[in-house]
Amino acid sequence: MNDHPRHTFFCAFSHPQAKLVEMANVRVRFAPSPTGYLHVGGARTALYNWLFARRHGGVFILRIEDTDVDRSKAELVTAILEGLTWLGLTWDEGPIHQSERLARYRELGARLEQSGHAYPCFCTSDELEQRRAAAQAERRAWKYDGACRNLPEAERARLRAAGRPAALRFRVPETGETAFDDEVFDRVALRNSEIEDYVLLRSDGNPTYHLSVVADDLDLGITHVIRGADHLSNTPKQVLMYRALGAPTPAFAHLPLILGPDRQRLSKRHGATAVGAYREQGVLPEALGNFLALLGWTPPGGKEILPIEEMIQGFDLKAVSKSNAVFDLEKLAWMNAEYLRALPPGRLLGLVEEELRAVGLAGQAGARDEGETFAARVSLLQSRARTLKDFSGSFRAFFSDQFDYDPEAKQKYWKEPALGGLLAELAARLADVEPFTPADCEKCLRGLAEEKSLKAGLLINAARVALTGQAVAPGLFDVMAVLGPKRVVARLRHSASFFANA
RNA sequence: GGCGCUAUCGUCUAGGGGUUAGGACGUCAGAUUCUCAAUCUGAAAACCCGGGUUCGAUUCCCGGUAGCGCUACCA
Repeated sequence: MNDHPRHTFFCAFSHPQAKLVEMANVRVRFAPSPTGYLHVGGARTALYNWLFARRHGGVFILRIEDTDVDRSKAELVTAILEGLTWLGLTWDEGPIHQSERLARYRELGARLEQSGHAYPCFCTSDELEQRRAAAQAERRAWKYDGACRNLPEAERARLRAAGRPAALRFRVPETGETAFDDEVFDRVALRNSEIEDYVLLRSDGNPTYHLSVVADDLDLGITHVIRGADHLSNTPKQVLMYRALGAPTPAFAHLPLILGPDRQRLSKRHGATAVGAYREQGVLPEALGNFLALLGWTPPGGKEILPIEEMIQGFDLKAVSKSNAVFDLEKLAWMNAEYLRALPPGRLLGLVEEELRAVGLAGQAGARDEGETFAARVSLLQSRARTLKDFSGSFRAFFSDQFDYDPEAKQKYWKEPALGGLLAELAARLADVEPFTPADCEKCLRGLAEEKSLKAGLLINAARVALTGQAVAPGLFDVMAVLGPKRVVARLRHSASFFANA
């Protein structure tokens, strides 16, 4: 891993030609830490990295940031990989685990120490905590006080000999400022006096994020660091390290954060944040991806529903917004419905089958066993589905004979006691309809309504509840045709019994 | 607290020194109809506040305010 090929990094903006060349060698990475599931914010970061790589014919690398051994979990790595794969964000290299690169981080730490850019700090966590608390009590801003910054070599040797563990800290210049040009936020500058001597290597020898991220981005030849804006304030620390290492800095692009409806950072409190949760709720990967892409990026032309190819074509970091965005579930739902409606029949059939199987409806009467009408039923429902879940939920009566009547639907359309007899009569007449087409069913029902001088709607609505359990469904006669005479007659007869006792 | 970043309809955003401030989701009304979805038509809905610069600021500058982020031997 240490001898991974270095990739020349061009000083991008100095020369127009240089920029072109550089773009041909784009290398980006998505670097989640396995301390949680794949968050939609992380997914968007991954998506932008992926789009950027594809747009410029570059390489998309996956890296697992598991240097926090206490909080990292192996099963979460699997979940993250699955989430990315589901979204179609496949990686060209990796996954690389930071936990396997410890030697390299220590080597870089030693180099920094040798060159005087870092020094050992013998302060214990407890000591630091005390001093921090004291400073806070006096309402003093706390920053590492540099207690070990200028320890004489003899003192360091003595402490080491005494077996005192030491962390390695970066020696931040006391004056001047550190600035960098961000692709999204433009120029960001920070006075060095605001930056503390941060830890590079913990006293147990494990690297912190700052060291491992710089080491890896350097070794992997990353040209563009595209990550969440929560890293914006820490970027100067890393820029300082690149310089201390005598290495060129990559380009940075920080992405605004995704917030919940209350404008707080999106978290479990707001409901589902994991990509997997949306999958389970019946959201299509392309819909979630499209929705996420639009959260902070405006494609040229402003078209909202756009296939992945068009996203790749038009992706531009310069068109990424600087301000945080609220995750709007309503819009996601709309977009999902939009994608569901546009799904080629074959693909939808497969997904519906999968959904029915997941809830144990697959073998039931009305499901795939009646192949000829399965496709017809799904297509009748297609324009009305918001998620895949609808097929096993509100559309259940189309795939199973075991379904409940929605209480509100009954209340609304089964008010008339006389309806019991009418539904039974309708069942009897429908039993003779041949062929059982929507037009013939309609003629039959309307004929009955006319004879009894009733409004057809009364009968239609009552029958809808009887056949589907719902007040809301596709056109009744289409439903009849798709359900078939046997089922229609049986359901109407069954419903009539509800009125008998009333 | 310190530091950084951000600020256009409820939400995602376009725009930009002179515009009827545009689009999308959502909302409301209407058309259609057996309910719904879809579709079509229409409506309500925004430039955070205060100073400057300017003939003219929503746009540029400064300040304020608010929100978010960072401020760990987390990432």
